[in-house]
Amino acid sequence: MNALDRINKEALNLFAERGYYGTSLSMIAKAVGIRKSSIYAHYNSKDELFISVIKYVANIYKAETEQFFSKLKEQNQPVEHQLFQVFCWYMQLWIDKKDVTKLWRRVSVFPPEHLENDIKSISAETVAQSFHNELADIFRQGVENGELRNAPSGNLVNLFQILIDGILTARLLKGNEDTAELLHDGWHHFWSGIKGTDKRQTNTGEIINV
Amino acid sequence: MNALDRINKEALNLFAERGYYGTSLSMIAKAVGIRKSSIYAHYNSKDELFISVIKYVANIYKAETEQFFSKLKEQNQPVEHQLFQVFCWYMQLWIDKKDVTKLWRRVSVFPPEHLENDIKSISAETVAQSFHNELADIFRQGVENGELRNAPSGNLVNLFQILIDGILTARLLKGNEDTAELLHDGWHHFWSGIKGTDKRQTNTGEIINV
DNA sequence: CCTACCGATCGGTAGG
DNA sequence: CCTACCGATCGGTAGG
Repeated sequence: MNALDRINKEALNLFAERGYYGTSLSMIAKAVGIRKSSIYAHYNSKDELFISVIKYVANIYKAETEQFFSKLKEQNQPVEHQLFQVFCWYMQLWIDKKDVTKLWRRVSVFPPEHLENDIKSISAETVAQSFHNELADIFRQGVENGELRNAPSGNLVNLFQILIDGILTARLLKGNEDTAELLHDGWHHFWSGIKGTDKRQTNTGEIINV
Repeated sequence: MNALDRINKEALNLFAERGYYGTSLSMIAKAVGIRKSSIYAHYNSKDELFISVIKYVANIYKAETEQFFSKLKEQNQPVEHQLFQVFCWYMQLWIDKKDVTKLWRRVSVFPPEHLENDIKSISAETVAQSFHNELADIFRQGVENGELRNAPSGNLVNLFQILIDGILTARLLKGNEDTAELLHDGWHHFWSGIKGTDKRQTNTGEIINV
């Protein structure tokens, strides 16, 4: 692993745990095992390094999302199973790539003021839109085939987002270990609230909507 | 308004917007209109000021919670209306006391490392427990009288917490204005997933539980 | 990648 | 509440 990669890795970890203002360039340099001034061989400023790390994180998110959904589409499962898989995948991502997801949430919700617009641009270009669109496709499919109750797919995506954000907040507060039951309950409550009221309507096409 | 109150007010606002590390004592002093060293007439350190502000915020939360629930109990409404009132009250609290709620969320989810334990203690003593217990009472009542499906009240509280945290995350990301529809959809989805499956069972007592 | 250094600001103190 | 000051650290630069 070369020096630049090590800088990026330690910066990612420290920014995730301590935030922008809580992380100094000397701390990053110390974690890498070099002098602070050596960072300036790779970046012209702290902001440049920070934004670079944010872009890296956003791209990981994007790549993971695209990879997951392209596999999911191949399998052609019922909407219920597809949504459950999205749910499980996303929850697992927060365990497997904890620093990535923690940093992403931190800068999205509490960005440093002078970088807020840059961060929002990066988010819009990469993470937010693709995730929303992929989900909307699944919900549209579910409404059309009667698996789901009739509602605009965008609204259903928002309900799914509430579920995910609510659980992730609990995980950030209590840790992943204490929230196993919450995943189970949260999913079943979510599903019971959006599924079609009458399974016999499936594929009749009579409730195809807007 | 005396100097101490003004220090607390500006510190609360700045800590909420910029966090612990992003806020210096000189910034607070400047906002108040005094010199930095004058803060030390009231507090012995930055940490002491910070913790004092956190305690103040926690106590506002606690007081608001107790006041609201004591009024709610007097009214003796159906559980559906009670829960909806809790929902509306909490959402309104995030508009009326935005700096209080924003700071509280910030320090709960991303506390400065060396103060994490202090913050958790304050939270446990004031906010978290009382809110949970008051809600659990309402859910227990709903399960007993058949308004709600049969489930442990603690689990139902957790589902309610998911709803609230999910919506508040959306509000932090998009602002309060763009989430009006989300409140409506979120509530109805939540309620449809927990209400009793058959209204005719109300007050029969046959589904009273654990 | 290093040493050596810059002015500005950090949290905090002395003394009034 | 102020002026005056402390050592440490901040982001950043010069020069190799």
